[in-house]
Amino acid sequence: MAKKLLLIDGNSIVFRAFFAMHNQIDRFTNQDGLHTAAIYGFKLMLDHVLDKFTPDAALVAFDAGKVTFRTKKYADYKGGRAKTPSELTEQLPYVRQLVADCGMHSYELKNYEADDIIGTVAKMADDAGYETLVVTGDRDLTQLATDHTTVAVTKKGVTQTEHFTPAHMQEKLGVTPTQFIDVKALMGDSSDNYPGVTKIGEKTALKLIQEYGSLDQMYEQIDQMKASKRKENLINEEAIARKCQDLARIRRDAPVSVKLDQLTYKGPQEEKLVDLYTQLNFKSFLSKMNLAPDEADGGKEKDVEFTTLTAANLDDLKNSGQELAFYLEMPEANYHLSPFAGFAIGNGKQWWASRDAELLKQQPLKDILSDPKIKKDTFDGKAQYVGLHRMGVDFKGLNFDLLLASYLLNTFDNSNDLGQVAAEHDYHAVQPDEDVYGKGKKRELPKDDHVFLNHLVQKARAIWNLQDPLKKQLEDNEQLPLYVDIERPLSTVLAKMEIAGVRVNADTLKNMGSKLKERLAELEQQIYNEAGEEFNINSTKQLGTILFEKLKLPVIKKTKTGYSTSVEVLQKLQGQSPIIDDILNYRQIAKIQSTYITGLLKVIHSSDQKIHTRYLQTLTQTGRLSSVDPNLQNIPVRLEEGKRIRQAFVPSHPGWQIFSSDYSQIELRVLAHVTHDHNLQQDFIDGKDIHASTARRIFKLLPDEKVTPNMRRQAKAVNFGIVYGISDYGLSQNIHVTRKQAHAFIQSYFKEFPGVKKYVHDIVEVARKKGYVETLTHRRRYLPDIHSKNFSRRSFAERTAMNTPIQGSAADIIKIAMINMDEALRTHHLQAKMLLQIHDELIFEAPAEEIPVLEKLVPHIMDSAVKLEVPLKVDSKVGDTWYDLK
DNA sequence: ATGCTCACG
DNA sequence: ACGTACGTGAGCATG
Repeated sequence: MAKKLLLIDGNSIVFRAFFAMHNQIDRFTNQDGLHTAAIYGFKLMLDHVLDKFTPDAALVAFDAGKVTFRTKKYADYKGGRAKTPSELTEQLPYVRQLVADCGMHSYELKNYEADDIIGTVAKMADDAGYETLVVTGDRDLTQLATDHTTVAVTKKGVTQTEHFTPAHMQEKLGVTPTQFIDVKALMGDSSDNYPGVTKIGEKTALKLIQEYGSLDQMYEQIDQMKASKRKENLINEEAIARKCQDLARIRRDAPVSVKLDQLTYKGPQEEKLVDLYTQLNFKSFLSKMNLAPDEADGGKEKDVEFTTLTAANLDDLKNSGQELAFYLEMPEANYHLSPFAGFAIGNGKQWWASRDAELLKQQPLKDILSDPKIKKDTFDGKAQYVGLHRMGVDFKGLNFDLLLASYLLNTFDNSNDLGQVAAEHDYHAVQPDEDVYGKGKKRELPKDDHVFLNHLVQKARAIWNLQDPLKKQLEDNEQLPLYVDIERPLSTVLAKMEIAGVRVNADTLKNMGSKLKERLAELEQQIYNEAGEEFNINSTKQLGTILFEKLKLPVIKKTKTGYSTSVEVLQKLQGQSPIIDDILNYRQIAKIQSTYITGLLKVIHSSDQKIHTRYLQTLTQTGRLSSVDPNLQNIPVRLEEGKRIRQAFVPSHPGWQIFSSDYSQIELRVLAHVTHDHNLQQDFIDGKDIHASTARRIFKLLPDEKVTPNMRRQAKAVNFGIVYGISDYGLSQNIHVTRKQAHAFIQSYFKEFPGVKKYVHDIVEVARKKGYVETLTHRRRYLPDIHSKNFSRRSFAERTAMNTPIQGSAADIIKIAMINMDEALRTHHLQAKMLLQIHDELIFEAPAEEIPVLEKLVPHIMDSAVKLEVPLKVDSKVGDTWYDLK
């Protein structure tokens, strides 16, 4: 196999690391006030690339100084650059030290830049038959890509890179690596202070080089170019282009003195690294070294002491204390059905584990788990509750839930894998399941008892050890009440809803299915007739070919892989060919058939004729729930044909009914609350039709003028837009008006609702300053992209800053209502069961005689969940099936 | 695994 | 100029 060489553009990566972590600059200083963020980022990159690439040889190239052959030749080169901040320069010596301690060579060469060293060594490596990876933060280096040299350019942060091969460049830019030099010649590089030809940016430069093949060939044929301002510029500024070409070309023949065989990668020198990390105060890297599974040990977890439980020694647990970490392993994601693989339990001093989950049904284990006075610490308490319930054990005394706590601290830490979550908190003694069990087809629990049980004990220990630091962080964030009073009790409420399940009549679905099957067959034939051939209608690719090539219909929109055939596009084509209506119909019915008929039939449990969904409590970035296996939060309702699916959702006992209550306009009411906007609040206090009164205000209607349905529709879209974090473009797309008109609507809205305008401005400021936004209950969402240089990412973060407190606070409110509702059903001794939550709606089943009670109780619980500056409104419906609610 | 499409709030 | 409405999950085709 070819030898692998790693070449790192040292200065450019350090720069990237420094600026990538710039918003956290104060978090990274050592005892002496030395800034360390760039060193830290550099090391992150190093670990990442060493893990992925595993080189045989490595070299980190650095710039030697300010003076190079380029600056000598062209005085302005890199002129006007801001001075490198001292916070960065002070870190450079440590980076070099780090490189050395990691067992890698570094090199610099007087008069040359790091680029030229890399270009030259990469050429040597190509000639010697190496596979080379260049890592850089500078896109200019993509000109070095060859069949054996790949150039990885950092994209976001320092560990995410884009790999440029000649093929990738051809696909993305349409030029070869060598041609890219000429592209740079035309477009220039403002950061290096060479501007290129006037009025030519990347797009035009690419086009010209694609067309002519090279800079030289373009100038040879320039007379034939049709007259234009651009042609004039090209002719007048040929000297500039030639100069830029010279500057942009990385040298491949620099007088480097190193030989490839001197670059062998030796691997890290642990002792030296420990010293350096100590000096730099890199606790996480240190703890990784001390705790992490030893690579030399085949990646096995460190052994911990534990006792294997059997029926004979169960009594050991009798005096195990008032607080225990407990973890029941269910290897399949769907814990309603997963087998039980084993469990671990312990109190910080002693640990026990077993493969035999049957032991959980026996004393004293059963008593410990169902004793509310003995605190239990675990991971994903909801899953544990459901699993134990399946064994007839009532899980009580939930104290610390590692998964929930981690999610509240940072919504990105939502992995369902304990090892990964622990690693997010710098705890590395437990491996991710993937590393222990394998993945995909090869996934299998370890046959070796010790390996498996040791892993479970490590999980329980991680839970135990992370409790204090995580609770401390929750407290620091003012999130302890959110955890203790909302999310933790909610997990149990959700577990009970999942266990209750919802009865679905399979025969009803099957009957619908056979009717739909006939209609699909008819439509299919009709479409084949109209197309003149048979094809797979479900394939967007084949459908695109038929519509836009064979039938020559106009192309409305393209996706990155071909023609778009979305509803939006098809609707614009309606009337141009009868095939369009048939396709729309086909799509609608096919969706119902596959997702809702066959899809739901597959997940009805044969034991009780019910569907038991799972709510994901730690997934969404806003605090909403989501629902999987199946998703019961997107059962059709908007169109009659789909809505009929709801006829199959029925009560589980004769004489019972389905009952539902939903919040009316909860997000706009939350908006009125958080913005304190007087007009918006007044409209809600007066009980107005909010979209109509918004229309009245933004269209400046006189008291005797009527709101037309179209005005109301547009005002409704504006209201939605405000909640989503408005942009004129988005609004214009939604209501099919020009961007200008949309802009005018927004201006008019802000004038009428100045409180909202102020909020929109202020919340983005808050996000910029703190790095996160919060809901009513201090639920947090971090928005690192708020500082992004990329317009699109930054804009997205800004819209998110506006939307998250609204959507998230609405989620908070219904969660509080659910906890209170669960309690109220108990205290009122009702048989009614809460079954589903659909973001602003709660669905129950209940005996008919309890319906009058629910009609009072549920709205009361829901509208009094929190006290806002505007009233909350709740509407209720009841019926014999979910479809029949009235 | 990824993209497209479409179901919901 | 950039390129978007916010939050989700599932089925299907395709590489």
